Amino acid sequence: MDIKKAIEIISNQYSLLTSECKSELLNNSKILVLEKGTTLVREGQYSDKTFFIINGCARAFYLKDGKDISDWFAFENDFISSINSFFLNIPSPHYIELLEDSVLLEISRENVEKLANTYRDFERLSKVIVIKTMLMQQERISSMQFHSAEQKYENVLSIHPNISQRISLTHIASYIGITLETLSRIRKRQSRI
Amino acid sequence: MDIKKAIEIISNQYSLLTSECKSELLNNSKILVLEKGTTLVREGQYSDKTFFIINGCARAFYLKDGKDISDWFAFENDFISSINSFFLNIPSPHYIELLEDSVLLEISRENVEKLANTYRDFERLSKVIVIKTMLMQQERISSMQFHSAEQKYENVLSIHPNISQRISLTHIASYIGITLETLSRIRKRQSRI
DNA sequence: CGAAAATTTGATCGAAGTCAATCATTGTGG
DNA sequence: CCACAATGATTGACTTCGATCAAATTTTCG
Repeated sequence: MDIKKAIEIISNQYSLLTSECKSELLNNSKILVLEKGTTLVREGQYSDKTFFIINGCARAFYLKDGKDISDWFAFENDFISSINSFFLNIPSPHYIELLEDSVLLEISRENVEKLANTYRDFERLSKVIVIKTMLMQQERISSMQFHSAEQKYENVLSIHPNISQRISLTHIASYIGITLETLSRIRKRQSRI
Repeated sequence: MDIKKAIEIISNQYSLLTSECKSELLNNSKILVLEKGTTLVREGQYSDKTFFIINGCARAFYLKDGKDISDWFAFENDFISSINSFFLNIPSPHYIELLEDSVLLEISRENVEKLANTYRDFERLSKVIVIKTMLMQQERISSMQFHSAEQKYENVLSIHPNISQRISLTHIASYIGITLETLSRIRKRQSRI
């Protein structure tokens, strides 16, 4: 199966692992083949899992005054989890759902900790993932400060060039903090040029 | 000096350190006593230092089209650094300056790495700091999505109740992504109630 | 005390939100 | 496999919040 390939990608893309560590990671993770629409995490639920996306995509979202607001998209070779629940062991404010049929690697916090305590390079890997996430959020914060709706849309496009082929405009709009209608008008304006 | 007390606070507030590790941290960090207005990091500069604030406060900001935009405030017992430069070893997009006369603990990346490689609990500490930062940014992102200027101001106040006693309204306004004038009007409205 | 910086106040304008209706696409069950 | 819901996207009319520009006032500090 491509689980080995997935672990190879994690090692290369985030932080190199020894082959012993790679095979231990293999033993401590679970492969999931799930349909589009599956809910991985529900609001209020304790979730001690993190998911690596081998194939497909997922989003995290939360409800604010009943409105669905997307907070995070994850595609092939990305990790996604309810970071609040995973790291603080509190009920998740987020839902996480699959936007396509997907193949995932699931790793529990318990196993992450076990591996991190045993293998220096796994400890390092888990740190690198957190650092990368932090830096992406940093980027996202400044791309939201003092930018017009159009600039924010172009910013997402520069990070995920073909996001609109995979994610509905509704979700993209809430992700960048504008209404669906405004996004639709921006796209119309752009296509005219 | 209160440097020992500072290290005690770090240990208690972030992640517990053994006494051996604490004294090694002491040997590998430097105390700085600096005046208000001092620039710790300049845009474009490589900065491989992180600063723990024993006393005083600092802010990180960047220039967007010549406008000064605050990105981060740090007070007593907070860390501050140019995270891009520190973690990616790239030129800093930020300036960091002191907003008050301050006492700081300065630690270099080199020493952080050395200590993290030697002491498990220091490795853990550095991970905890990054995780906390990531979670704070997460919080900040959602407090910026779909909130009115007034809600954003109240959000900052709920995290830093007396921020307006220490930080100028100009800086607070840019931090939450609104203009100084709007913030002034919000405060007037609130004081009437 | 006086200059510079910070804040307040006012008037005006525009970007984007809201509400509402229509159009397009997708997917499901008969 | 088609029909028709259900969901997603577009378009329009209107409104509002907050930006901008400009000036006055207050505070800070050498």
